[in-house]
Amino acid sequence: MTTEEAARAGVEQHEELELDVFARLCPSREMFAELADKWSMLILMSLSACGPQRFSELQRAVGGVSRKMLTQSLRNLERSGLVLRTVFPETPPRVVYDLRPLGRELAELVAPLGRWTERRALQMLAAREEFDAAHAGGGE
Amino acid sequence: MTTEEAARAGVEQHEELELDVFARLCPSREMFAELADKWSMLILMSLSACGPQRFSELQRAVGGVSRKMLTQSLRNLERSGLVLRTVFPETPPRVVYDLRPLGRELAELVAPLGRWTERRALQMLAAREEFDAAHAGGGE
DNA sequence: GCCTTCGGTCTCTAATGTAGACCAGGTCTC
DNA sequence: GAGACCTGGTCTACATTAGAGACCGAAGGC
Repeated sequence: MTTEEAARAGVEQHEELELDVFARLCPSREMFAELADKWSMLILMSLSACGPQRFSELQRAVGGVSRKMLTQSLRNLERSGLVLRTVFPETPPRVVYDLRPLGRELAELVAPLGRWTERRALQMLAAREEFDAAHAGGGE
Repeated sequence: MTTEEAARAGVEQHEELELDVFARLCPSREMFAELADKWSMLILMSLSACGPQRFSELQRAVGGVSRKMLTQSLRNLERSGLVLRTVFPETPPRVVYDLRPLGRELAELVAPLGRWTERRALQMLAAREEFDAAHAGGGE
């Protein structure tokens, strides 16, 4: 086996291991950067929790999201195969978004994150106040 | 403030601290917005995977992070009680960051997200190319 | 006619992220 | 002993991006 062949075999064997979210130029990092975003995550959580929803329903569900960011995040999720966009040619137009299998998979990992944050929010808030107080007292 | 938001805020005040990441005004949403960020998540993942690390080690581990963002994210994590910052008064200075119990808890939820992204990155990339091709063809 | 609905897009401005210089202050080299 | 490191930041410009709100087209109601 030549060095070349060995290298190729190695690449095939460790194909998954080559992807590294910590590496700046890795495709998986690019994907991670898009998914590790509050709007994308909240959208996935909403679709996971409430099922298929229209654009305006999502906007209501995800409090504070602008139409622009909602559109942008949904496009990204759709483009990456996580979300399915269905247009009904009616007037006024009706567009329904739903999770695809890949998106459902991710949503099941993201949902616990939201629940954890709700559970621990007060604790973190308390820690902040303590930190700020200690810092203000120590700084003066 | 819309009527809807006011109603939601009211509910939050009267019901035993109903925290909701979907509500724009909720403290848990504020926390979520800070944690649902690529740098914060990568930092947590690195500390979880490699143990306590110095500032410069973290900067090397989390590829592409600027000193500014690393400092900012670490400060937030520290302030919220997720990360412990220890300064050793040597020269050159040595500062070590480590997970606190709360941060370790969160890191265990975040790590699977990174692994999932690495596992599915190629699939998502393929979906993108398909989407882009279909869109270019359909758009013309 | 004029207004409303829906799912966007466009524009303008405010905020945020990035790159890179700078800093203290002690050690190491020459 | 002058200079060139080293660390863990901060500060300053610049580029990118998020947010607010106007606009849009086609159908339907008043």
